[in-house]
Amino acid sequence: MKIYNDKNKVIIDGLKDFEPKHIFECGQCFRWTKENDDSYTIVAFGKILNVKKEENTIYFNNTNIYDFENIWHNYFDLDRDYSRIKEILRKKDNYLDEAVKFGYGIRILNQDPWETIISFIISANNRIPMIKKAIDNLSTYYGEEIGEFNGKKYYSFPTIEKMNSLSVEEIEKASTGYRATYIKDTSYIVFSKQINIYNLKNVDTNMCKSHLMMFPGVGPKVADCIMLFSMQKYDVFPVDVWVQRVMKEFYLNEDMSLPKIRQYGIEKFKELSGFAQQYLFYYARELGIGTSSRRRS
DNA sequence: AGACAGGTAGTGA
DNA sequence: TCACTACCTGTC
Repeated sequence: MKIYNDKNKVIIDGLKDFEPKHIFECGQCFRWTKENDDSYTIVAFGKILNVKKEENTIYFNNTNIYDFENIWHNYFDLDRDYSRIKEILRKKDNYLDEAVKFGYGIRILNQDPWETIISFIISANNRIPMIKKAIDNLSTYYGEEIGEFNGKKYYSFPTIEKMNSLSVEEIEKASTGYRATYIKDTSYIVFSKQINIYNLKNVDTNMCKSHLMMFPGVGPKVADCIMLFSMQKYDVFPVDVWVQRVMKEFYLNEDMSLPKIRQYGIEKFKELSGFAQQYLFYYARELGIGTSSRRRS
């Protein structure tokens, strides 16, 4: 693997297990735009980054080596050996083998806990385009303008202080629907430090989860997602409708309850549960597993 | 028009 | 524990 520091960009040759489409379209992140050249523009930690893959080369555009090392290296989880994880999972059974081969370039991002908590509260009983829209609206209305890329202005995610200062009506304006009150009340709990969300990653998974579920709008599934995508908890197995479908298709009988499926996943995949879930989710959703109509490829 | 979507909270057994 | 239901919003 070779890193080149170019003007306003960082280029990496030979970075394995890295496919922008897989990373951004596997349901873990909502703040990305797919550009006409198939690159992805994302906003995280108050910065705009454009990622493009060509052959064996990844272009990290609109950034510099300083931000790359301080922000994006960790954001993309570059210190983790995904080849080894994939190898272990593929040996489990033929289904995992297929799913891992399909989503070969998935990496689990290390996102900001605050933004992840609010984003996944919005995700409950909601569709991805709507979730993206609501988060984008919140940022445009109540975040800070952080720059322009490809002729489009970008805004940072609203701070804890800002979100706490908003009325329910103002939050509703961003198309958050009935989740606006959840967001309002959660923001206050975070703002008043009744729960320190930046310390939660340091307690064990069960404790972490029970704390997260004190937030209104955060149930078992949303808590699992928050832990997996922003708190480096990988012994979780978030079960949404797609994971439910794929698990029933591959492993289980029809009448197994959500908590049982979650438990089954954790027992089967152990400390790699979160990774397994991502490969299975991406596979199920892209292929429309368990539904009558197959989705676009 | 009515169902449905990447769940949660509230209620009642 | 478990079953059941309402729920913003936008699209099919």
